[in-house]
Amino acid sequence: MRMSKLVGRRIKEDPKDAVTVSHKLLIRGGYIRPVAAGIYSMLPLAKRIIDKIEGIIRDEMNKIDGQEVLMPVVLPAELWEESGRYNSIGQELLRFEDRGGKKMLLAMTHEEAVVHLLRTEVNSYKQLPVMLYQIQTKYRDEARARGGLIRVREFTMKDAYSFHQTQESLEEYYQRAHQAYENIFKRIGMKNVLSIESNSGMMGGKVSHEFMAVAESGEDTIFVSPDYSYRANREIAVAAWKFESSAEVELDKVHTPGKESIEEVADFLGIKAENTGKVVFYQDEQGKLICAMIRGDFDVNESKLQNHLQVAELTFATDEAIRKAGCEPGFASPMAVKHDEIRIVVDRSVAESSNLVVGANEPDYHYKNFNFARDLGEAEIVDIATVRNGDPCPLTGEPLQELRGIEVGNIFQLGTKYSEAMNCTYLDQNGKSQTMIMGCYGIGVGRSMASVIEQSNDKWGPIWPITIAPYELHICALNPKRDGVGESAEKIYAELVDAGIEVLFDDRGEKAGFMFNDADLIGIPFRIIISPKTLAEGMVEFKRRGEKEAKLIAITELATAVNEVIRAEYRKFSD
RNA sequence: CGGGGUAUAGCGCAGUCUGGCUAGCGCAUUUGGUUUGGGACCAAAGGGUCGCAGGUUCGAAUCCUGCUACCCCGACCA
Repeated sequence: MRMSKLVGRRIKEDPKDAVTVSHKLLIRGGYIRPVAAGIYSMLPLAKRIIDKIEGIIRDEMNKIDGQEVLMPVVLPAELWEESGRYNSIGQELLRFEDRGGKKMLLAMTHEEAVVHLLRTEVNSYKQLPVMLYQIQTKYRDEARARGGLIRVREFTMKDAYSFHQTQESLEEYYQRAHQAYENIFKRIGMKNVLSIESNSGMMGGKVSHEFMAVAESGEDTIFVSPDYSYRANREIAVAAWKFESSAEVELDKVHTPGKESIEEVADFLGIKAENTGKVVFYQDEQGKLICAMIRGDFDVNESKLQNHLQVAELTFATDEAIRKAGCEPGFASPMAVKHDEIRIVVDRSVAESSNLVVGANEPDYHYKNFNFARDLGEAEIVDIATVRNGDPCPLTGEPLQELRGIEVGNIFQLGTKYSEAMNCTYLDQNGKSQTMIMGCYGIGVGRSMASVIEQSNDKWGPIWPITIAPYELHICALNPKRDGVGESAEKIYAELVDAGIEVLFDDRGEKAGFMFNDADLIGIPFRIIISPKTLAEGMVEFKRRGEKEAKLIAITELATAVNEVIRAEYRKFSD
């Protein structure tokens, strides 16, 4: 490919609103262009990268016996009504009507569609287990797209679905899928990706893992132990907290004028936040109040609480609703909460501590020396605490480290949630109808590309791993009008293309600095510089992206030498 | 959905407060010339519904009202 014809201009300045490195570089390098919020066009360079990522994914999916299919983006609502998700999913599901008034939707995931397909095509235990996958467009009407390709509304995803007779078969396959994912991320050159325990959320099912590309710009918070033996999303992360109790002291009402927050109260009374307890009120989707109590130095982990309560939605209760329940916002006391009307969930940090300062349920007053067993007694004791940086690891006891991650893939053991609701059955060895057990496995393709940049760049641009680089080699012809440089460059270009190398040839005759800067933004791992300086001796310069030192190679040996280096580079990413 | 911000040439911005002649600057683009190892220089040229609609005014990019789009923080997120 000639640079003079390549569509996608490079831009000198950072785009005004971009925050993440990948967003800036994808725009500046001419890889992507925004069309609407969270909706992008892919230009030739990005398209080539994406094709390569997809090729690697395809290869690994095929290796674990996947069969590629292609399902529609537009689905009839009735399919999603069958699974119940048409109504249970919020506005991120884009619903619309066709001209006949039939309810349709843009698929954000394909469990329903794949079950629809499979339940008529697979009816016998002899056909199981089976895995279908596709690489296809998804649409999610995100409330807020952000970070370039990190969070978008329309994107390409590889989604795979496996079907099994038994849980054991699912678990065995899940392990294979896990390994395939590790292979994929290694092969696309993602340097730092962790599989972590995650929250299963709306997908249903119990066991799930997220593959997190560790990056500052990540939207998820994850916790890892120093040896990485423990890795979990903050949504479900636990820690080996130890709580200390001491001899119980009598309740004592104290005046705390205007001190509402934990910091204010603790400051005022000259105690630490860990000697206080706080009460947080939530409402579920029906508006029912839930009272969560936790030690003052912790935050309630809403995912944990939600999982425990088995509710789809939790919001903070309004002051009005809290007052209606007979409590005083800011000074709420768990003792005033009516047990029979309001569900009380108490974190272990409160249940196992003693003599805490809590609200007295009237303005400007708190109680000292609250003791859970004595003063509240009956409540559900659950871990609803959010892990903090440095909290002790549940496995090793070492301090947990907080990291940010971009979720580039996930794998779920779905169980029978969809197959049961949608009657996806097969006949077993005894001729009896059985429900299939499912797993599902996703990878965000564009997000993976952005994540590779996040982990592999310098101030000049991305540094693509050879496995997904848009081209393998970048040729810069300096001063092409001089001393036959142009002619030699053309010859070398043709020869290297003939040798099977993917070459991007900068034939524009720009100034050296200009070309080098463009080349850096394109981030191809290897570069050849043809110039009058070395051409006289029959040599060209060869260098790796990001390195200062160039090596001289004789033109006569160029194709062989370059091919050798490139093949060696590929081997670094194979398993 | 809540909070904040922005909208003027392909990109980045000035001009708006305090209304006034032909709406500017840098980059990019085209042409000619000089250059050529990390974003060159000179000269010329093309490119604008000043986000949209309405209003005030002799006169609106500028003031007023409404709307829309985009970005950031939060909520949400298989």
